[in-house]
Amino acid sequence: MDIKTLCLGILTMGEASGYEIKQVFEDAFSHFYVAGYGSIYPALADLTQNGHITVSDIKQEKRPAKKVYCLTQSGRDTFNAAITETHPDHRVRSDFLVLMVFAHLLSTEKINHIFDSRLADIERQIEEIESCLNEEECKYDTQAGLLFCGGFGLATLKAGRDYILQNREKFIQALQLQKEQTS
Amino acid sequence: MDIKTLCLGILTMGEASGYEIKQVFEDAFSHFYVAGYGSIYPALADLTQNGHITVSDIKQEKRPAKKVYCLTQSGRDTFNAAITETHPDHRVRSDFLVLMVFAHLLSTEKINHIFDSRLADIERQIEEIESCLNEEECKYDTQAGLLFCGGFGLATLKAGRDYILQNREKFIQALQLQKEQTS
DNA sequence: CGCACCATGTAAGCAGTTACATGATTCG
DNA sequence: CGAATCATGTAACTGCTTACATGGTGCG
Repeated sequence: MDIKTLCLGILTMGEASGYEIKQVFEDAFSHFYVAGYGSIYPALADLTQNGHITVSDIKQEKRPAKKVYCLTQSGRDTFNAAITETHPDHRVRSDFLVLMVFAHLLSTEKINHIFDSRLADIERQIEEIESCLNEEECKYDTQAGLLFCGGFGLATLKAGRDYILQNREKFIQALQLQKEQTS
Repeated sequence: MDIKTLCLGILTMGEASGYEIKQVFEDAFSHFYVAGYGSIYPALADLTQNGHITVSDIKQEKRPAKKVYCLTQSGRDTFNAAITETHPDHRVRSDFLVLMVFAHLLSTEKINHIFDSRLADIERQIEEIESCLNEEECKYDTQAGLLFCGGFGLATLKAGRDYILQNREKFIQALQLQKEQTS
């Protein structure tokens, strides 16, 4: 699913500016979809051109003006078609695991640093999700879908964290054994 | 980490053809890195041009000829530099979770179909990893790194599967409640 | 006044996908 | 002889990242 479709989806939850859409990616979607301004703004421009959304310039007090986007019927139809056709893929792309495959080429210090770094990232993501689920101001926290996704994220992140915690020492010892046998 | 670097990494485990490298991606790396011929062959051509690997045409009996690639010192150095500099990212990109966010726009049948489809994919991946870990012919199965990655994959995949199994009914009921409240 | 946050965009470039194109060999 | 597997590639395209560029507003 591409970012244009995702923008349509976010706009089904209510009108929003590009900046606000970015925040949804950063908060609610952060653990399963990444998007920056460089993809969002062009996507919104394109969707506007194609009549899937409309824009209105909104002047704000105490803040710079913003462009608020609103879904049209065409956009709603397009999004509904997209989600009924999309295969439920779930892809992982992990430099962390790549590094683990080639860990025998790294020093023990480096490996420990990688583990610590990964664990810190996981904890950050867990906190992100938990704060999003607890936040009262979060206008989406009553939506079953986001609760489900948050729970899924927590379950898999914690499983990964626990696996690392339970296996890192064993792994480092196995690597040292491997090195001794080679030499 | 890009595919060129990954190809260098795979070649540190021994010389191989493009076709064989693809098999490594499909077997050992399948749950954390995806690569097709369309990226592998150009990558190998590029690495050859830059002197990171060398090629030799090998004529085989009972099979078509192949091009076997072999790491040079320059390639080895480049790979070692790459893995000491790479941050251990672990990215998820999940159309499945996107569909769950917008599940209230889908029929119950469709949602059940999505769950079944995702569960089937997870089981397939679990079997893939388990067969790879048990396979006696697998020349990598003594490597601690691949064992660690296999275990990590199994732990997270099973956590995701169990979460789905434990929450799908509850989730579908919550969606129906949400629909009734809206109407 | 400087920093942080709000806010919007463009342009170059890269990495990877998809589709296309070809052909050898084996086995039933 | 057809299907499966082994084997290698190209070319067009897409989708996204990165870097750049700009400016308003609020607060300490």
